[in-house]
Amino acid sequence: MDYKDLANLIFPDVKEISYYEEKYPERNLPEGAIVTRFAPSPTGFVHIGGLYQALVARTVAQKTGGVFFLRVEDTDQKREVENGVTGIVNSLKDFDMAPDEGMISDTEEIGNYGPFKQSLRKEIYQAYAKYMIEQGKAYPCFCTPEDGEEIRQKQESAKIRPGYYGVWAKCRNLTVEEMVEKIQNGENYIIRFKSPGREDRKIKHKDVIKGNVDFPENDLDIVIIKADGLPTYHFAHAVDDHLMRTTHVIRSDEWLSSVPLHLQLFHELGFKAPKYAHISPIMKNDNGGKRKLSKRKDPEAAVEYYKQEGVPSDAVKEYLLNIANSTFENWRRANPDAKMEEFDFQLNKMSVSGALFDMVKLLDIGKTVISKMTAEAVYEESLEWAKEFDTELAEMLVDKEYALKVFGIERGNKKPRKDIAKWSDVKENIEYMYDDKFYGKAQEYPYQVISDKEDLEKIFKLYIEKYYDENDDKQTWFDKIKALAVEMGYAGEVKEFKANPGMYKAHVGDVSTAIRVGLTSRTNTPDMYEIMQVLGKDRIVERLEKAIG
RNA sequence: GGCCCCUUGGUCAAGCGGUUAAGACAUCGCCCUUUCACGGCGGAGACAUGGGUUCGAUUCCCGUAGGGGUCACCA
Repeated sequence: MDYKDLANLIFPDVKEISYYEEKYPERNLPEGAIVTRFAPSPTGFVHIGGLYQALVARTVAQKTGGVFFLRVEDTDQKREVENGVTGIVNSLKDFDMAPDEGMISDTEEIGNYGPFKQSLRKEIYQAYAKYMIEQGKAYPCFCTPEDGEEIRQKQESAKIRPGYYGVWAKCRNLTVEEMVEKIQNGENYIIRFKSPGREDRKIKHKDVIKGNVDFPENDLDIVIIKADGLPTYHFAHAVDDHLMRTTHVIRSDEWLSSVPLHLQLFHELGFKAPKYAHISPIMKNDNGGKRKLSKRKDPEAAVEYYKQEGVPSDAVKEYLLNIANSTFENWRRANPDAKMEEFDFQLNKMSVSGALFDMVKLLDIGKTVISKMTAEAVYEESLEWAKEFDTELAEMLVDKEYALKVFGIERGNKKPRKDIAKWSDVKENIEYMYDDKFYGKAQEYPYQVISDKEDLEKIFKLYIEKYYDENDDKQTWFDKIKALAVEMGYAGEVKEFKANPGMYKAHVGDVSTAIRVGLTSRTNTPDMYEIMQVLGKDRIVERLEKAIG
């Protein structure tokens, strides 16, 4: 009886690892190409931190002519959620970040290095586990979860380091005969890695982001195959990233402390270890303290949130890129119209500490992104958003020709308007351009300086009857408002008024504000001339007459 | 608690032994202006702390404090 017999007893039907080594050869890519991945578990929605990792991974892969793939880590059936994979795939699509390889729907995938769903790779992991057992580098462990609990408690009360290692690793030193006998007696078991590490020795690791980090060696005999036959994260990571020929493992920094284990696993498996880049999490300010953005407490932790709110996906990506490489915003200022893909992203320039999520800044980027869009694009995107999240707005947008005029107001010039940060802002910013919404709302006219009803009536009447002409150009139009102001006893120039406030009731700005409020029931709007162009004479007259009544 | 990482204005951060310590968001003021945004100009605002090393530390070393991560048959 030897390890080989033991291995055959445990995994009689799996293939030799050479089969897989040949099936998934080294990739033929240009020098320096980075192969990396996004490897979430389908436990619900995609976290903003996950999107951040994916964006970084995809960016470096793209930049180097490498590969970005999506692997689903569903080895824990207990945590699995219905439609989890679909949710991930769709979220990536929403941000225009579909992977080069891997899952593209719940059941479909692309690329030659699959399957990309771990639950479908069971026999692959088992082949490698068998190989490890043959080598005497892994062994069956018959300890029950209760045994494990007992060990842990003993260690805790004795105040020594918890875990399955050294003298605590009871099954580690069983003879092959004993193991075989237990198996033949039908005892349950799992497979553990036989760690060659020693806690009193250090290993050096150079992380692409964190830099040099020293750790004690791993000496824990961690589980590699669970009772359900599926691998644990660690083992799946080693096998998959080797077989998928990953060059860079870009993942959340909660994994940093597992690096000694992972390096050891790669080494014992005879694999070349990938480079690691551990990304700091995105944090949130919580009563003065910092904590990770939490799925349960923070709606903005889910990428769905941004879709629902209508934050443009480009704004989210630019914001994230900004956190990732702060030189991005300088680059963006120098290259306002360049595609963000052109930015020279540097993995090793990423911050080693976690950034606080700044919604205000995100929305500021949203404003800029939207301000640069054409009326047509604004129309299309807000309509798409509205169809899903705001049917009232979608109805307003049915008349495309008119909507385009509304969105065209103060758009396309050198200093475009920046009043929309997200699509959910659109409705309130255009409502007054729609008669049914304008009249439908309880009419309130927040007049400012000029609030005397008689004066207002006179201004409106005079304006409609004497001054307003829809064919006027902007200069003439405003000259006429000045003339109106003067006729009514207001200063035609603001400066005149300021110089001699006592001589006038108020100034032309106040007159135009009165007209603005009468026309839109708002004190602040985009350029009134442009608004009036869109409204047209009949509606202007009607609105001002109703404002009087 | 053990191990590991981090600490520049309110926030994101540049800087890597000698700088008037950048920039962006936010904030305040002024200008532009028919409103509000935009834009322009300007202001306020920071190297956690104590020791070293050095001619000289925000930059290097050690300690302290604070923050974060991790110690599962979860990922």
